[in-house]
Amino acid sequence: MKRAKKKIFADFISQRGLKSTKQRDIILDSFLSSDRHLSIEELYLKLRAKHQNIGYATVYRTLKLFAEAGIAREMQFGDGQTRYEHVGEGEHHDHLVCTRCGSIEEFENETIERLQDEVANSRGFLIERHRLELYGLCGNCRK
Amino acid sequence: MKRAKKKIFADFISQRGLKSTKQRDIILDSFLSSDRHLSIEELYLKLRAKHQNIGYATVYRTLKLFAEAGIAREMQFGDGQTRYEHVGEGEHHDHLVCTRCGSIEEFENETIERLQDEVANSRGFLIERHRLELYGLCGNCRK
DNA sequence: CGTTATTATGACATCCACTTTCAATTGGGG
DNA sequence: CCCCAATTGAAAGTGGATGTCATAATAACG
Repeated sequence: MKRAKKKIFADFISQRGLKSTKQRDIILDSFLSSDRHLSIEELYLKLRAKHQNIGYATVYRTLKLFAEAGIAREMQFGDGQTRYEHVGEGEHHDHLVCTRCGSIEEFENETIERLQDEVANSRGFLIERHRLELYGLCGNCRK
Repeated sequence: MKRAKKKIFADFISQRGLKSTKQRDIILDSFLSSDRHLSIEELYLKLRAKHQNIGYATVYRTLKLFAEAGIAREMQFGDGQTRYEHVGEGEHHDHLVCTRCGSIEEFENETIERLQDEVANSRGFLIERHRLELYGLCGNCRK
């Protein structure tokens, strides 16, 4: 899985005539072994702990590259920060966002997806993508 | 409808010991007679056309007040601007956002809402609110 | 292996959409 | 009317994202 994504990114890099660098390797490693839904800042700080020589701008640009390469996706959860989540093959999921502790869980529901298509069709609307987020209290925070 | 919301806002104002001002009346009028989903900037520019003496900060603060009073709701559609939509009594709806022309349509679907509750329940999650947005091409832009 | 043409990096500057500050103004209870 | 708290608008401040640019590093080529 991590290996597959590294391969995808390596191919992307060479196809575009870009260069493979220490920083990109380090950032990719860190991203892949991280909790999902990291913000630029969070990943930057995490990296900073081990590698004092990586700049914020590089993390920012590299995450954009991951998104272009198709191994990450930009997300907004309304906390003012852009977050990047891992993307699997054609996989899609929605989110449960805890308004107290900020944790983010994922879920999938075929039926909801199908109903969305029905709504769109009945309006002559063509869906490219969607977002569904449920905000509230997670199991832990309810106790 | 407009009358009802003016009443709600007037009550809110007096309950909180705030003051009724020319600016607030003008902004509320303009907001209520506007297309839904306006950004601060859009409303500000619209107002500016008739009233040179209304500042951006006042529009900003007044829209926040509308949200607190329960007659408006802040929304983010990923275009970098916060938008305010009208809120009816306990009403809820989701959105179809056109990625070409930016138009925003609304829809409601009881079944989807119910399925969301089921998903949340099965995880021990307590939903406070949710957002569901379908992005794609509207009927007009598909032609 | 050196050379060289690019691409990448990182510190810093800039942008942008708010958000706050503050002195001047205004509403409205007494 | 008066006075004080609330309001306003211009301007300054914020925070995250994005752009700039001189320096460093990569990789293709002799």
